[in-house]
This record gives sequence, structure tokens and C-alpha cells, in this order.
Amino acid sequence: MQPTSYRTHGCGTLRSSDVGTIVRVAGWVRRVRDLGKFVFVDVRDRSGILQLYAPADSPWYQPLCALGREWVIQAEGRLRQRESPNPNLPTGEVELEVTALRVLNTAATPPFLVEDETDGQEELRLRYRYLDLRRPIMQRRLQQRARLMDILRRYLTAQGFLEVETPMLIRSTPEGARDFVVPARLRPGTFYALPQSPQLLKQLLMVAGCDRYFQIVRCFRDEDYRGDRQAEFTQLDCELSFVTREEILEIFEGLVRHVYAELLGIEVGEIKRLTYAEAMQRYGSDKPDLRYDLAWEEVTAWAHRQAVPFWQNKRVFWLWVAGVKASRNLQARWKALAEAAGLSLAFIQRAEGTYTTTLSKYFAPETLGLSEDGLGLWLAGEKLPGPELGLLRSTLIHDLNLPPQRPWALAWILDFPLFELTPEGRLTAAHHPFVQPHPEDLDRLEQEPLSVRSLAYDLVINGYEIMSGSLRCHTPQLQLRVFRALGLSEAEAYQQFGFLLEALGYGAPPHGGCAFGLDRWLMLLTGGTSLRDVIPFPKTASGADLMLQAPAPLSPEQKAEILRWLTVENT
RNA sequence: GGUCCGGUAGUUCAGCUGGUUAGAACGCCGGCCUGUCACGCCGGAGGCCGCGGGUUCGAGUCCCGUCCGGACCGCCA
Repeated sequence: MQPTSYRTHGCGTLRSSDVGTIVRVAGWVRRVRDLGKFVFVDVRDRSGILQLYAPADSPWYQPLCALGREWVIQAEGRLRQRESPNPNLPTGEVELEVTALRVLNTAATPPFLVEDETDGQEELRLRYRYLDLRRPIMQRRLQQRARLMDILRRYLTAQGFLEVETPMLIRSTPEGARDFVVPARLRPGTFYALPQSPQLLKQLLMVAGCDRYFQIVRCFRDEDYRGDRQAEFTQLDCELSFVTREEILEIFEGLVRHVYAELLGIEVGEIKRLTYAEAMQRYGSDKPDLRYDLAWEEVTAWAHRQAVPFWQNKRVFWLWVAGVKASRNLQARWKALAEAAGLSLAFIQRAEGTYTTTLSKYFAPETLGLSEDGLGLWLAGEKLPGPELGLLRSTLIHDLNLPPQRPWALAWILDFPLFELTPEGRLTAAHHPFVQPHPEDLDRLEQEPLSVRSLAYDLVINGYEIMSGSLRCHTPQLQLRVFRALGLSEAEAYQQFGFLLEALGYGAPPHGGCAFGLDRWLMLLTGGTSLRDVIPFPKTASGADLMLQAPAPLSPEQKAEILRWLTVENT
């Protein structure tokens, strides 16, 4: 804490070695404890908590007793050793014997405890966010956030990245999430859109020769909220020229390791690499939580040799959960879950060497060669592998309260499909339409587009997609081929993405990049379960800022002007 | 847009199959207290039971609607 004319020290910085010095502190009253013959007052500032002390015969005894919670005060005195130290506090060895006190501001009684263990519910905390952020735990989260950004800036700058800002008022592009839209006053009938990401702008920066770009940038997507999703969020956005996918992975693997080492002092272990196909086959998800080793194994060939009627003509997957016993109740719930998806689920339970299974009339359990107690599951269906494998895996982990094998599991997911089908059966970009097709699959782009892999990659941490990126199409010819595969004529492509195609035609270097979801990553790094804990001023699930009371109606004048813009014909 | 959970004192909650005057803890106010740190002890104040309608002799409780918060599905290239 910086000394100012109001203070000589930060409250939380004082130790036994400072005993005897005259100290002045300024901060908030956490609590007043009047014991009759003396009084203790805890003062809090960003650095921590310090205990003030005055005996009943002190002229400051009465004024200290009269303080209220969260009043802002300045206190001066000599630091002394405590008679009864508090080992739970960094400053627990010392206290300040008050010889001067000034009330800088009083405070209304706060609606909830301004403590780590607060009694306030989230709704109330959001309404009084400034009080919520005053809690030490929230202060630490703000500090962690600032540190993370500082670490990223230093690291990337040292790696030759250039920090460049891109505009917040851009144009709406088709596909993707719903845009937030801003009427353009000077051009009635036209609109800006807030960026869902600076994707195209950073590609243009590569065309400009920036070589390596990064930006810590706000992005906007007008979609529904979740605990891990806000409409307004912060990305670390990066793009590099003249690099291969392998080089990009190495650079950002370095960044991730650096962040864990600097921020948490943790050495992250191996960062696994899985193809999308492997991830779906073994975990049923493109963002599996690999803190758990649990994995599906396909046993279709074996299953077809058994006399189980509902396994014939199906693909069958086997999952073994060692050491657990599942109640009939749980088994019934999982079965219902599978059947709701049109799949069949069968169990085998081994407990103290004895088998229980509904399939005993088809084959002897002993032939499975299980060597330990546990629960086995067979999931069978025509459309497997699919997301049901993942749903069941995570439900099992949750319902059985399985312990993770490791606190951190980082993995690259590679070789995503380039395209996927919309529910209406139309071809659409799996990632975005600027991703470069995998060179090995390029000749199938027109005939078998769904089998084409892309040069996209995701970094998955503990089941969350934390970073996502790809190599991009860098020639107009290739970009047009992808657009055409997506059903866009050359005219339509130029109409929607003319500026990009034009730029690619002016000597775009090979390039690729990625974006990290910083809020989500920080949520994991600080051990939270909600983005609202790491975003200083978040919104509720319905997009409201309970403190500012946003969104709010416009004034009649503003509203009339908007209506005029909306009704102007867009030529 | 859909499903589910919640809304009672400043706060967190309890309040049974509808039944007299709606409770507890913390906080707040007053008093006492020689080492507290979730101080302790004694006393006190504090309620539009989210809002609107309905059923009923009678509604915090049951029904319908609505608003707010949360979780999940859809959505999130």
C-alpha cells in the first residue's frame, strides 16, 4: 500500500517487527468490540485488517465505541505487541494503541456482512456490488484478475506480440450469435453491431504485417446467460503470421504453463492431445473433464458375439467404474436418461466378488475377466458414439460423487470437423467460416464436406473450453472454396465478406490464432463456479445490472429518435 | 421460448393436512462486562408473508396470473 497524507502503512502490512513505530492508517470499520474496560476496533483496507485498541481511561475510548460498521476512519498511534495474539490474522501479533482518531465518513448499516463468509444472497450482493467487492475475498479476486492480465501482457510482449485495439462499433456479419445492435445516427436506417469477437479485424492486422497481435478485449453476444456465460465477456485475443499449427500450440502451451506457475505456483503436468474423434469416442464430448480417468471403450464386436437381442445391429460402449456400488435407484435414473435418448443401458455390479446383472441369462459374468469390485455399464444404440456418452459420464461422476484423479487436467482437442449440419440439414461452419480445412482432406471439400477436418484446436481445462483457435484460409481462392461449400455464391460471399476477400487478395500471409475466455479461465484459477465471482460488475441470468438498474427505458425523446431511425428505408 | 427451485423482520431461514397474537439466529438500538477477535450476558424495537386476482366462514399456507433471483434445456459460428 502506498503511503499518502492519510496513512503511513496499509493495515494488513504491519508485523511484530514494526512494534514501537508511530503508525497512521485509514480504512473501514469492520467491527467494534467494547469489553467495558477497553475497546477493540478492526480496521480494513485493501491490504488487510488491523486491530485498534484503547483502554477505558483513554480519551479515545468513547469515540471508538461510537463507531459503526463500515465507517471510514483514520487512526494514529503506536504499534504494540498484543497480550493475546490471534494466529488467524497476518497482523495478529500486533495492535494499534489509538492516540488520534478522525471519522472521514459515516456509513449506513450495510444490508449484509462485509466479510468473506457473508450472509447476503447473490441478488443483494449484486444490488450493492460496491459493498460486495469490499469483502476481502472479492478484493483478492480483483487482484488475481489484474495480475493475470499483467502476466499475459508481459509474456506476450516478450514473445513479440503487439497490443492493438480494434473498434467496438463494427458491422454485423451473418452466422454466429445474435448481435447487439447500435443505431447509426449519421446514417439513418443503418446500424453498427458490437463485436462478437475481433476475428476479422485481427486477420486484417495480419494482412497489415503486424506479425503477432494480441488484445485483451470485450466481446458481446446477445444470447442467454448461464453460470459460465455472460453476454459481455473478456477475451485474450491473439493472431500470428508465418506459423504452423504446431508452433501456435507450443507458444500458447508456454503461456498457459507460465500463467499457472506465476499466478498459482503450480506446475501443470502433461497437456494431453486428443483428436475430436477420439474425444467423442472415449468421452462423448469435445470438452471432456479429464480430471477423471473414466473413459468409454467400444465393445461392439464382442457384444455382437453375445446372445443379447437388443445389442444386435447396435454399437455398444462399455464403461467401468472401479470400486463403486450404485443403488437400484441411481441405476434406474441413468437407465431412464439413456432411454430418453433412444439408447439401451445395462449394468453389471461386482461386490465382494459376486456379480449382479440383468444380462446373466445371456452370458456368464465371469467371462468378462473383471478383477476388482465395481460397476460396469453397457450403452448401446445405433447413433453412438455421441453426446449421450458424455452426458452419462458426467452424470455418473456427479451422482457417485467420484473424486477427481488430479486437480488440473489440460488437453488440446484437435482436428475438429470443418462443417456440421444444422437441424434443418443445412451445412454450416462448425467453428467459423474462416477456418482452414485440413490439407489432407482438401480434395473431399466439395464431395464429402462433412468428412473434412479443420485446422482448429481447443484448449480444454477441467471440462471447460478455455481457448479456441485455428489456422485461417489465407488465399482468396481457398476462402472462396469454403464459402462455396457452405452454399454461398461468389456474389454473396463478396457482398458479405468482400473486405476480407479483397484483403486476402492483397498479400495475406499464412496466419492463425486463438482466443482465451479470460473470465471463465479466471473462474477456474480462483476456484469459483460462477463467472459472477470474477467479473467486477456482472449481470443476472436475465441480463440485468441490479445496481445500475440496467437495462432501462429510454426518455421519450431518445425513443422517438430510435423509432425514426428504425423506420427509415434501408437502401 | 421451455422445465424446475426459490421469494416470510435489515439479513439468512423455519412456519405441518388452511385455524387464535407469524417464530429463530445474526444484524440494529439500550444496558452490563479486564484481552476480545463470529467477544459474552441482559433487555428492546423491528413484518404489505414479492405483486394482482380467485377458492374459503377463514389464506404466509390451496388455485390462476404476473414480476424478480437461481439452475438446466433450447440458444451460445
